[in-house]
Amino acid sequence: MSLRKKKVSLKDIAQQVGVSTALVSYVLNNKREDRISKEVAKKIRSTAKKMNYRTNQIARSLKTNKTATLGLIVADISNPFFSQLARFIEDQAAAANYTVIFASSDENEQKSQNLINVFLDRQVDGLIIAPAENTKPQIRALQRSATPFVLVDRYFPDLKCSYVALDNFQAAREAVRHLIREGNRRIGLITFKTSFFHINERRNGYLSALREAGIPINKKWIREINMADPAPGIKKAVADMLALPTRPEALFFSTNMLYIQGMIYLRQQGIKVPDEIAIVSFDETEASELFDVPPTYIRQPIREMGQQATRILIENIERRHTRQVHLPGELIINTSSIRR
Amino acid sequence: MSLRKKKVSLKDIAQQVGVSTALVSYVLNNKREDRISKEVAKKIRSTAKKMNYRTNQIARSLKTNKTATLGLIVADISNPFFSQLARFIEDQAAAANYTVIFASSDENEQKSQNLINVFLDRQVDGLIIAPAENTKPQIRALQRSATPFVLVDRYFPDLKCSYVALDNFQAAREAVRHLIREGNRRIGLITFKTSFFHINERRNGYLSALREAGIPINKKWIREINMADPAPGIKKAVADMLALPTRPEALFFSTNMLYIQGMIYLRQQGIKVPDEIAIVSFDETEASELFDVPPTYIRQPIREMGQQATRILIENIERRHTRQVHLPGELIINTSSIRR
DNA sequence: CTGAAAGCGCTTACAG
DNA sequence: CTGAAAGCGCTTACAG
Repeated sequence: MSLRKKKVSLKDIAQQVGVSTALVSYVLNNKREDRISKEVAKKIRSTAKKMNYRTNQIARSLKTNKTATLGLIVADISNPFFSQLARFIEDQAAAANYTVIFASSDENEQKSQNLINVFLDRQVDGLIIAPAENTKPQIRALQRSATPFVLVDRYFPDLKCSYVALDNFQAAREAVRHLIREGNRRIGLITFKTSFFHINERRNGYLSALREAGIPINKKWIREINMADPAPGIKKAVADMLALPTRPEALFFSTNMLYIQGMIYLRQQGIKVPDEIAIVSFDETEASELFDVPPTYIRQPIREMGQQATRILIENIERRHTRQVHLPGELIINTSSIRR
Repeated sequence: MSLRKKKVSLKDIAQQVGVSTALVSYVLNNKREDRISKEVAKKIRSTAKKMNYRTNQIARSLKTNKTATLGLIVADISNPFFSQLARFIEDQAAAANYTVIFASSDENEQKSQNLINVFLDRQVDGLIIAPAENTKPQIRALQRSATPFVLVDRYFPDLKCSYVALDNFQAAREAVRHLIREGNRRIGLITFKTSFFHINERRNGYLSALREAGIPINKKWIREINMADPAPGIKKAVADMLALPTRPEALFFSTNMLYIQGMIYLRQQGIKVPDEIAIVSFDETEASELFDVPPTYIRQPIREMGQQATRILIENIERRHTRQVHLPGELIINTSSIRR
């Protein structure tokens, strides 16, 4: 039966040593070092250690108005993209003595607003947010608050705030250009039906690559999946395209999730990739070296994204300014898009 | 240029309405409801809303000595096992109005101690820890502190504290029994060289399954990989076993990481799984339906682990008691272990 | 029904 | 070199 010990406070040390709490505070925070007698300082330090003193950050925060805490809101922390991002943010934050609180919005507007409120109530020094769909008003409201923030992964192009995001247009265009270079002209797109700017930029990149190659756009080769319940939609989209009289020779999936579901269906149907249909996808999948057909995909610079977002946020906390960063994607070429 | 607005406090509302801060506090916290005039309460609520009041949790925490915050320390939040665990913990915590702080120990003793200190300084109400190797003294010290905690995934069998963990012995024995039922008698084990109890329980399960089937233990079929730099060790271990005059017909990998690295090597060498060698592994891998050879593996009940750990911790915060939970693993049978 | 007052554990401008 | 004192924004036992 462990008994709850009362924690020792500055006052306890002050009493023990016979000085004021002020002096103890100064010594333990290494302030006014030159103006405090060595002996007293030494005595304070040693009894603090002996009494196992640990400063109460809550009390300090109340006084200093700083919590050394960053709030991170993503769609879902268990999504590998976001958990990797979280790790880089954690490390970068820790290097500057910040701790990270996290929460998942599940792409839900209501939940997102709620999480922002909870984090503001906790007086986080700043927020890193991968904003959910339709949360522009929430972000706009944040701009009017005192709390610095930076968006990651997604942003709203008409909102003048800090963000770090992939250049999705460029990345998608690169992916489709690659398919064209490999001799494909009938190229399908499977994407989400969404108002997300970053997703629609991927479609724009696709369209741009086709246009510059003089390939006419075929609406039947573009399918937009409902985000609410994607699995059946993906299956149907792929099936429909395969059933077309002139079916695509290649397919570009605009997200990793669409790609995985699509590939599972293609495999079930016994369609040979890349021989019958070439594939390019988005984002890395764990252990894809072990895939039947290792994928060609756009790799996002997650490390840079996390590090820069954190660095910019911490700069923001010290002095306000906005910074907008577009990071390039990298096309990783693999079996799924190369016919021999 | 957004200007930092001063946040509105209870005092501001009190002044505005012309009552004491005490009364405002009571109304906003729905206390003494019966003993406060309806009109005043209404007035307070409406001006609080009008002034956009949000309670400062830091100030409240200082007074109440509760932060409604749980600290989560895992080896690496970007590891899918831990990020999924984190998600279930987050949801369970949120349901009880707790927020989660997280950090990664990188299996590093020093870092682990540091994180525990940081979280205690922040006055977390409780801790959920997947303890790193050799951190038993740290956990023992925690027991003597005032802060409740529960271990997850790993634990120290001689420490009487709360934990939620897989029954690793049973799970591993099940895996190896399956290989034996499939007709394998020469079964190798690739595991880590470690003092981790949970990992060594997996070895014990392996040994037990062999013993009960009357299969003699062959030390050459058991390889322990150095955790510090596993990749080359795994490669060599697999290569060595394959080169043996009587080589194993089946291989049990005691962790997912060992399995992935091992499989990559087997694939490079053109070894056919399961025909030349059957494989069973630990933990789910993302999108393993797309693997050349979908794996047979032990699935851990991550959801239950996260939920129970959180529930037990929150119970602990309210009234002390220890609870120790062993969860069963489930064998998911797939191509990698079934020869036709 | 309502309020004055103390206090949580710190930090820091000010005075000596 | 050192300390008394105010105050951060809340909560709550107590008094009326």
